[in-house]
Amino acid sequence: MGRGKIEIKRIENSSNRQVTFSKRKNGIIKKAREISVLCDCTVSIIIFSSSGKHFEFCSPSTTLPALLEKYQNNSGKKLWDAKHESLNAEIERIRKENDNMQIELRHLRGEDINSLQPQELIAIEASLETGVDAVRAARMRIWEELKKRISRLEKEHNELCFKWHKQMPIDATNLREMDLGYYQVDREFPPQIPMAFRVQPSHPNLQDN
Amino acid sequence: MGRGKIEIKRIENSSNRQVTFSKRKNGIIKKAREISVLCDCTVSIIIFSSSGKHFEFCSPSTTLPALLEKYQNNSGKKLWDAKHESLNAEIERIRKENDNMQIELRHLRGEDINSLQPQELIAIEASLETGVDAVRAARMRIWEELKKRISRLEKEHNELCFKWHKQMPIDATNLREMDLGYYQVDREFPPQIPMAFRVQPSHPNLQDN
DNA sequence: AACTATTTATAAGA
DNA sequence: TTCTTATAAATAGTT
Repeated sequence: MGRGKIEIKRIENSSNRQVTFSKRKNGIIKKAREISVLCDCTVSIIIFSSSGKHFEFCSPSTTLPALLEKYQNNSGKKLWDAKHESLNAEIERIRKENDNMQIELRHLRGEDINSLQPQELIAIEASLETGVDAVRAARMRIWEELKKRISRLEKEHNELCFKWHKQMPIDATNLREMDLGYYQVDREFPPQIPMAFRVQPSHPNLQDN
Repeated sequence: MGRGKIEIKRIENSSNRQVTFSKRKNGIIKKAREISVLCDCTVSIIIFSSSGKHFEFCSPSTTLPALLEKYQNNSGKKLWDAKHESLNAEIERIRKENDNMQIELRHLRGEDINSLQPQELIAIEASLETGVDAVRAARMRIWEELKKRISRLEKEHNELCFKWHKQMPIDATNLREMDLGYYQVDREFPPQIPMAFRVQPSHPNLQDN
């Protein structure tokens, strides 16, 4: 329709194509609006121009998601279920991982172990012992570090006392009695920590040698 | 266009409406096909008739899911992400749970503990000790059970030997030498298990008393 | 489902 | 892009 008949094939002239696109797009959307009113039906149109711009029409009686949902149910075709399924699979996978870790954690806490085979118990015990060793070693390192700090501070303190007050240096034993006041100098290791180390039972290798 | 001009409002006559729907639907789809060829663009149309039947057109250069995906990305509108968001949130939640357990497991294995505070190390050590105690107790129970089985079978064996072969009963010490052959009678505790118990070092409370 | 009088869409030009 | 206009195409009402 127009001044001349045209063949239905790609319009090679770019600006002609652009003009025709604009006109016909408007025409289609007008038709869509008309049919939806005249015939009480629901229409959705999405158009992407060759330059990537999108245009759409959707009957005012619905929304695109609702219409697509209905389409999917009605046609049995999958619009986005593929994605949906991959997400579900991912959830499934992580949940399984989760459950396994949950079980492992329980076992390491000594829970739910009555149905285990001796081999499994042995493996768990070995893992626990490795863990205990590592944790004790870590605590030992912290303790040693703390001792070094204390002795360094003792030394500094004594030097200061001697220089400024012409007093005799106090010895380490006396210094340790000053616990609270002393540790307030350096809050990185709050007062309760050294106490906890001392009262912890059944760790002979943590006793101050 | 036609014999008379019509007003764009719902056609009340049902069969007229039906006919008009059919004609105009074909018209729109023809136009869609034409514009997609002429202008090298992508078009998707979904129409639901008032009776609920669906009709569709999609440019042959694409598929409906692909086009919708592109539309969603391009427009920023959500077609089905609402559904996906809840799944994504679930994944996020489980992953977090997962990470926490992963960290806890590492700590219980003595890994990644160098940055922990002494209080945390103490808590981990306590948990490990509880675990070790429980696992050892469980192994002890199994071992006791095994001993009971052995002595019951010893007794039965001796009785049978005495009854059927008029031989003297063999004693428990000899029986234990028969390890492999003996344990094959009952596969619940395969042969290597009692051996493992015996060679396991540094567990004095598991020695056979 | 055809027909056809008319309306509508639109190609080309400005 | 928009307007114009000749003409092609769509379609309302009819058969």
